[in-house]
Amino acid sequence: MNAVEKVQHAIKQAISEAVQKAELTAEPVDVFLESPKDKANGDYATNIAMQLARVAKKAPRVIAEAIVENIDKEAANIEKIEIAGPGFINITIKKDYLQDVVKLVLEQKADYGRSTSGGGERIQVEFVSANPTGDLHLGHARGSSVGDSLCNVLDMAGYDVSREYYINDAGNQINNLAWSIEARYFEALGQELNMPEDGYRGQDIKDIAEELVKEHGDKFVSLSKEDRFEAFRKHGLKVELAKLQKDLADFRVEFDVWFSETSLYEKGEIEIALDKLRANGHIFEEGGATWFRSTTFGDDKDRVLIKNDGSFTYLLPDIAYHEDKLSRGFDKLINIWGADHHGYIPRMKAAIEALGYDRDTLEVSIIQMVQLYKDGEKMKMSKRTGKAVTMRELVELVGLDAVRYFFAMRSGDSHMDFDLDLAVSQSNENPVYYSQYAHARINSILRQAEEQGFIASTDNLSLLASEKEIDVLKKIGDFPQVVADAAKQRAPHRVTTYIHELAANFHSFYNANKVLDTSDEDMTRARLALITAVKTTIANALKLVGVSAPEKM
RNA sequence: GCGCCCGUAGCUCAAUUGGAUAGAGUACUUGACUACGAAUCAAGCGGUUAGAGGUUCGAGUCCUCUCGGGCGCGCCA
Repeated sequence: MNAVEKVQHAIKQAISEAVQKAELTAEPVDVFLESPKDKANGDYATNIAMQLARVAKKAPRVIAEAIVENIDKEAANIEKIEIAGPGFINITIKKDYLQDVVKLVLEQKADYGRSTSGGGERIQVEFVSANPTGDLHLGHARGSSVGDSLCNVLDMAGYDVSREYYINDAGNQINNLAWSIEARYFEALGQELNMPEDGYRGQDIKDIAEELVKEHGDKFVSLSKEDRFEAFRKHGLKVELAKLQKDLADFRVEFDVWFSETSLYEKGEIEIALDKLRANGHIFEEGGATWFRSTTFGDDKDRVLIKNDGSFTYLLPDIAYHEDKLSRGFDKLINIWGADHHGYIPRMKAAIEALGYDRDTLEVSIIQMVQLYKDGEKMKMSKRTGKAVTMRELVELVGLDAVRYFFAMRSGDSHMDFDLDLAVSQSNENPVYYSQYAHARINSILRQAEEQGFIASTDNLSLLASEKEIDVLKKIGDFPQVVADAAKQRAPHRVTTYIHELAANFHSFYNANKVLDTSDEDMTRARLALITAVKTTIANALKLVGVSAPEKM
């Protein structure tokens, strides 16, 4: 437990005891503390009196008074306690505990913010999982950003998290990839282009084909159709996959597991999953096809697993994949999908249930669409390729930090307008610089402190008692709880909100107080400790959302 | 037609998951650099939370309906 948690725990304890002492209820009470938005309402507030109104059969304000009368102020470190509004109990606490926060940050450094809130729960997060048949685009950038930030947050909050990418390297789209390469290959050799109907027409396919010609000439022409197909399939997959991995690594996203769909076939897991569904009585045959009776579990129609031509639909390997995940012993599976797949949730949850697991083991987080704006206008899709802006192009245009920050700022479930001009602009209009600037500014002060021979010290932290300093201290102290909440709510965007608030508190403090003051060495050293703690906290928070913390800018 | 998501300040978005006077950024107005980085700060302006009902001590949040936008609804993936 860190300093802030100790204080909160003591308050909860004291309130809980006061409730018993006032004989308001015999039941143990779960006290919920909130931080009022308005500082005039104290450091903490609780609505316990309103919640007890029904059981205690008394007016909230009467209950509140009874609690206030019976509370042990000393034990809870309370400076002031008062009743407000319909029955809120507002608590102002003594601030001396906040000094410990600075010490803690300076000790924990990169680990400050870490907690055991998640209790080691094993969570697997599957995200991006784009087909290896082309470039990652705008939507994947958002999914990558939100997914990676969520994983970082989960990890720091004490969950045991595993990041996974599902590679759709089997099935039709890969056949199309092979045929598309073949078509471009013959084209590159000056022969007729024979592009399949739903082939991939991107530049990347052309590049692959031309590369093949350059390295191997017409060597593949003489191969049998089957051998050539297999060679192109393997090669295409290798190239596309390497590109995906590089793009994601460049986006500061690393996966623990790259899971191959093909491996499900090789290990016979498709049949195992199918047999399990059959054994559980959820399979039936009709019209020459094999069906999953997903309506049993709330889906709006039953789903075909094996078509009447004997081939699988995409759903069957997906079910097998989830059976594989579940067999690995995760407590929770989180899938991050694009909004265009939301209709797929009921059947996947049905499958989880049909396999004998709790349907809530699977959480699906939907990332809504992104609309690019430039010059105040919606950006049209490229006419030539019919595709959206790629992730790589976006990063080249806007810069990695700005892209990561912009996507991390927004809750994934809201439709998002991405203002290119704003993201590109290197001015105060661009929110990413605000917090980075705070970090760089602190670094600049620390550099000068060193030159002038000042050394940070935690010996006289009680000097940090001005309103601005208290605000900064409190905000620093909030960090572990913010991370824990963001993890619990699967809401990594809360971290960026927090970063902005902390930076704002720092900037405000900076403008009101001079840190380096030769006339007051003790104060200077205490403030250096304070801003060092701010710097560490900002850096840790930025890292969670994949944004760099520059020393200079 | 049915299902899911969304609708909050001129614009982009938050809102501790049902709590107090709905907050930030941006834009606009005013003020602060002979003090450590003005990519900053201080202050002001800006709202019938799309609309109408309902649930209760209390609703942006939950329920119903209407309007508007997005995405789905295949023996494609």
